[in-house]
Formats: sequence, structure tokens, C-alpha cells
Amino acid sequence: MKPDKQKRLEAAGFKIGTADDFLKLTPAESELVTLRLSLAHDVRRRRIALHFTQADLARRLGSSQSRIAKLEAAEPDVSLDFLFRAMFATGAKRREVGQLIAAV
Amino acid sequence: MKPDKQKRLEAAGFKIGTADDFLKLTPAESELVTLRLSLAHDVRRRRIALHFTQADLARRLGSSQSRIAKLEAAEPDVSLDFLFRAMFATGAKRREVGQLIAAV
DNA sequence: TTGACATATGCCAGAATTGACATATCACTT
DNA sequence: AAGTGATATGTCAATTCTGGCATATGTCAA
Repeated sequence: MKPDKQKRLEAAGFKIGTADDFLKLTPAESELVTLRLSLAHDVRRRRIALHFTQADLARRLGSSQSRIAKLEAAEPDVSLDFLFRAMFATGAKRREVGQLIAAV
Repeated sequence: MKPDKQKRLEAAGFKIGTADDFLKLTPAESELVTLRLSLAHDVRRRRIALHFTQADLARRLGSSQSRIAKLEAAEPDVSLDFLFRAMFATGAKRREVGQLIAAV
């Protein structure tokens, strides 16, 4: 969220916290949520950098366009297995994946 | 495998390669296999460092001792989701997990 | 506007993963 | 050898995830 938007919302009486705060997640759960979001976002970033459509990436994974859409939206029925397979299908190496995960 | 054992096997006519070579994995599949093995091994390492039994870790995860045994053996019916949940259940932070994954 | 292409959403039957349990095997002490 | 605690292996019903499909919505150019 952009800082100015957050300010406006707070001025309007909304309390802004992180999703983790809101959902009262344990640290372990919180790490997992963040991990999933990071991967989902990066798959999309990498796919677009390759000029792939969701259907292209799906084909390469033996999957379907709809599953890629759900993956990139980080929907809860998408597994980490699928997220990692998608990362590697975009050519990511463990080194890059590790750096993504380690990043704050 | 220890170098001397490998030498003895090769002297006996065995060709030694990596599991990846043997299984003719694509690069993406290979990355995934390595990732799973790294995580499985590190969960065990971290569990032992905490003086946890497999049953202890299972309890903390809401799982069972047998599943932890299979996890640490990197059996194929163990998901990445479960491996990551176990890592975080041992107190690992994303930074540490990322470093593990990035390491060659 | 229409058409063409990309992405999102909803659904479901089949496949994969899970917790739970039983039991086997191992390591160690007495 | 027998006992004890830890780990390994096997099985299975229930849950979760998946591919595939239909269809909706978005985007943009002609």
C-alpha cells in the first residue's frame, strides 16, 4: 500500500496493519504466508520478463492457464510445490530462488 | 558417498553418477530434487540441534512421528509445503531458509 | 462497436498428500 | 537377554491439490 493511501485511510478511521496482524498468525505461519506471496509475485514477474502468457507457462508445466492465474493470485489452494515448479519452469536457479526467499 | 568407496565401486565396474544423471532429469526437475533433499536434511539437522525427537517435532506441527521420519527421508509423498512448515516449526526464518536454498 | 487475445473465476472428478495407527528395526543400558 | 526410547516402514480413509473445462472480465487495436 502506498504511504499516502494509508494516511488517508487512517485519517478516515481505519486501522492499518499487516495481514499477519489481522489474522493473528504464528511466526511460522507468517513466514509461510510471506514465502507464498513472494513466490507468486516473482513467478508473474519472471513470466512477463520472458514474454510468456499464462497459457505459455501452463503448457511448459503441463498445467492450465487457470491454474497459473490462481498461482499468481496466491490463492490458498495453490501448493508450494506448484509455486516452486513454476519458478524453475521460468528458468530460475536455486541461487535466485534462495535470494528471493531470504530477502526482507 | 565417501571418495574411497566410490573408487572401490568404480574398480568393480560400477559407473557412479549423480541421481540426476541417472534419472535423466530436466534442469527444473533437478533443482526441485536438490531443493527437497536440502530441506529434508536441514530439518533433521535443526531438529537434532534443538534436542527434539521426531515425535516432538510432529506434535509441534500437528502431525505424527511417522510423517517426520518420511519427511527426513525425503520420501516422494512428502510435499514441499510440509518440508517448509517443518523448517519454520524448528524456528527457521526466511533468511536462513533462503541461504540454505541458495547454497550450492 | 466488434473481434482477438489475455487473464480471472467457478466448478469438479481424479490424483496426490495427510494424520493416524500398527508394527518393525535400531541403539543403548542394565 | 530383556527393556526402553527413538526411528523406520507399511497401510489407509479423509483431506487437499490438480488439470481441464466453461465462462466471465479485461485490454486494446481496427
